Amino acid sequence: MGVKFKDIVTPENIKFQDLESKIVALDAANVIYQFLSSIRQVDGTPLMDENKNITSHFSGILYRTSSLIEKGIKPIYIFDGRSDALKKDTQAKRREVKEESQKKWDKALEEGNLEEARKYAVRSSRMSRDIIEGSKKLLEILGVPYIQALGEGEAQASYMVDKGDAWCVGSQDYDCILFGATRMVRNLTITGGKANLELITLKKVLENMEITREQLVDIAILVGTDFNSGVKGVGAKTGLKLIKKHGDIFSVIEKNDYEMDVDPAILRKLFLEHNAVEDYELKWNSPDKEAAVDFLCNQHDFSEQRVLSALDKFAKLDNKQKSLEDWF
DNA sequence: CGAGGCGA
DNA sequence: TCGCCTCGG
Repeated sequence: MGVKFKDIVTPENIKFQDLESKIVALDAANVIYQFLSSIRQVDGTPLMDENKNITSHFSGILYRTSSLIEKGIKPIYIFDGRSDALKKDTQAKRREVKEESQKKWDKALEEGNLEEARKYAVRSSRMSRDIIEGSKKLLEILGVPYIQALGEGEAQASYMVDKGDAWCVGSQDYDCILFGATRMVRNLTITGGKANLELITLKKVLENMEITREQLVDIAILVGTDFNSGVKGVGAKTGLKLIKKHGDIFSVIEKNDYEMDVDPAILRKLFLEHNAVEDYELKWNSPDKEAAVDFLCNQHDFSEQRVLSALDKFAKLDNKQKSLEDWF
């Protein structure tokens, strides 16, 4: 879910053209979760092969990646590593919601209520180890680089953008800017040629609100993050007001006599001082056509015609790399 | 979600 | 050709 910053962050609308030849560091968990949630049949059943393995994420990764590359964008996927112990509560709550949703999905199916069924199916989406491993395998076949983060994928992606190795993080979660991503892009989807890309620039966000990054993190701590529950009744707007009035989280807590479930100093450190993998190589190879057909078609029942036409779109990246090599 | 088919 | 709808696995 991430921090609820929608009310205080004003995004800039951009076009896919603006991302041409740029490296976009995709938050793999965020992207894959979107696919698992939305690539479903009317009754909520995900796409599956004949052995009942879920394949929605394969469909999503194949078509999303090929479409981005066709647009001249260079995608990389960043996978989550070990999550901080502070995330346990959030994870437990999510697990509970998913189990509850699974029951409601089953019930709606029994009652023949398709709309209701799909709604709860979406909420029941779970990311298993198999789904992560399968996604990595597909990316390897497609020749698309991925990085295994030490901790939060968003932290790693943010580090890479900050360093200049990627132009922006691609994610729906505003957490990226807390982790220091200088740019993030939301709604990286292509529905019927129409896009609603939102560029969020950390510098502009801070300038608009006239605050520092530390203060932005402090607002998040008040609002609540994946690592703490925040203060009840304090949303982004109130949080901003409070931090601007009192300067920092410690003063806000003292002046208002708030109780925090996690020490703000620890939370600050989590967002401001995270460490990252540094020895990565970003290299895009041509997709392995034979392996792609074997994996997607033979093992997971994809249509060969569809897979091949998606793979054709990777030629764009190939040509660019070749022409660059020729140049030197 | 994204591709492909179909009707206007 | 475009927008809408259904299917994909």
